[in-house]
Amino acid sequence: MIKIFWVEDQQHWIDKFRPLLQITDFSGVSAEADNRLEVFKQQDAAHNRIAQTADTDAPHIAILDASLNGDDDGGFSLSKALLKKWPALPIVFLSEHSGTGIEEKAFQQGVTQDFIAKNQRNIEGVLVWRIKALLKPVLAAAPVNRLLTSGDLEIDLVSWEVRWKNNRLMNPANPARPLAPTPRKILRFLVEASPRPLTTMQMADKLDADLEKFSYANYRQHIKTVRKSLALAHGDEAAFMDMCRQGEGVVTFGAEGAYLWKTPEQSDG
Amino acid sequence: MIKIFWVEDQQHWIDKFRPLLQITDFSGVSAEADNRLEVFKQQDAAHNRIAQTADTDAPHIAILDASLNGDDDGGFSLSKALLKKWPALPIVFLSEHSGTGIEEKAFQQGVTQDFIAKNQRNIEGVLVWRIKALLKPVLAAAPVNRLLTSGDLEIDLVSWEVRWKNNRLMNPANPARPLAPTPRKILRFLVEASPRPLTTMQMADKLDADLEKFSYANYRQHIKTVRKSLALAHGDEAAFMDMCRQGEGVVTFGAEGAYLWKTPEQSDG
DNA sequence: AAGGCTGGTGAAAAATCGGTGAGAAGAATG
DNA sequence: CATTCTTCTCACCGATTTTTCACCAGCCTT
Repeated sequence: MIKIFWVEDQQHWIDKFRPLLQITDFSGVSAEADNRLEVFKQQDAAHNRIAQTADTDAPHIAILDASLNGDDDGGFSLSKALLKKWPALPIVFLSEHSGTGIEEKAFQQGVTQDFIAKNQRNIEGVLVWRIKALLKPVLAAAPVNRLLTSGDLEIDLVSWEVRWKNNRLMNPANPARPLAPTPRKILRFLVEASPRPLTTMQMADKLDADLEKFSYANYRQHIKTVRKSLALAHGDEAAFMDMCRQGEGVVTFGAEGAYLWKTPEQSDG
Repeated sequence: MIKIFWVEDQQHWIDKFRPLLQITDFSGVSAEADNRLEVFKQQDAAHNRIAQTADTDAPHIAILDASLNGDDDGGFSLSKALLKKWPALPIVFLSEHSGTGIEEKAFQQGVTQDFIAKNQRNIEGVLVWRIKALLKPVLAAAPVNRLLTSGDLEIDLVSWEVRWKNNRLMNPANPARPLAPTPRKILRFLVEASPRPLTTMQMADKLDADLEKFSYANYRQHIKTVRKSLALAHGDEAAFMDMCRQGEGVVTFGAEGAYLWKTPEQSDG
């Protein structure tokens, strides 16, 4: 069973593809499947759904119509919202026309993995093949791009779980609980941006936070949490802090309240 | 510069795409590039090339015609050989016909990332966009760090690390810490402006500093820090100072409190 | 020799950084 | 709906780092 997030404003396309998407077994195991389709005809509805869905209940793939109800940017804004929430989510654009500026823009901005023209020979077949191809790494036992790794650090981009030397990162305030969401995200963005440092402003942007609210003091606070959590997983707390001071791990950048992630040398144990 | 491995048995397609692939800058840095194209019209030649190429000299992307000289499986066997040698290599199939069994088979066997029909509107554009999209993660993984170099000096504009003869420039006041932000910026602007000297005013402007606050004394102080830092990395402190006096390195310009960066002769070691 | 420019020194001022604890906001539970 | 627990925000302190500034000495030109 595959969860499909589908946005399409024209009913006849929905009618045409729904049965196909519903029962095709994209995992290639059985002949038929019963996929969970979520179809949206309105941009707002789709946006709301993204905002309300839990991080862990990610769809497996999103299929977006490029232009929604006359808004040529409809698909773009949705795609960005989706990627912000689930960075590893595969996204396909469906459009009436290929080879146009929309296709170019979509690829340039990196908001889509594939761009499929609706009006082409054997569109049903093409759609299924390409979706299967995109789902393959997601469904595979050893997912390729759902894991972000940097030395001994592993971040699962789907479940947002973070491991350091195979220890799950815990909340320093309560070691029985996992690391809180914001520090977890901050760590992820730092790793992703590495070796580029991220200033308060840039981080606020990534976090989709209110720029008025997300202050430098704030950033620092979260950094502290991240460091403490890493230190706990590292074993020796003081040693980890020293490492940061030496320029490895979560490093103070020295200006504009920026921090940066520098992969520490591989573990010795 | 991108290395492209291209197999196409029909001359007219080669003629059509070669100039495009040759000069398109896929990395998105500059307007034009000079890519390294390797074109093969025969399967055997391509196979030989794969076998003989060093692992480290991997192409960045492969473009394969699906059917070669009547052999419908030609692209497949090549693709498998390529993936065996370089598992992460992005591969694009180019074909006369899309929506056929060949496309299905290519996706099913996972031998290609994309399948592009040659006969479509704006094929040049489509080809470029899609190749760019495929190259994006590859180029991101092996970052083409924007380096500002001048002789033995390297300034990494991304991570802001500065190296001099492969030694990281350190804060003279505390050799365990990196060079402080302002001296770092000053060094950068001097190198950028070289061989033009920068007066106090010009530097204040570049630093976006308060013109009331940034005085000549100030500038001099930072210059001193920069020199000391370079001297430390240089090894012999006195020797570096001498060099500056001789007119190489960070040179006193002689009027209006200006300094200038003059690339020292390449290191002797 | 006087005056401007340059480089050295040390200390004050400002900015940054990390720690702590209290309160606000939000989510989960009964 | 109230209660409890968790997460996030904020203000303040002290330590450290970075930047600014004042003062002195040598060198060169006038």
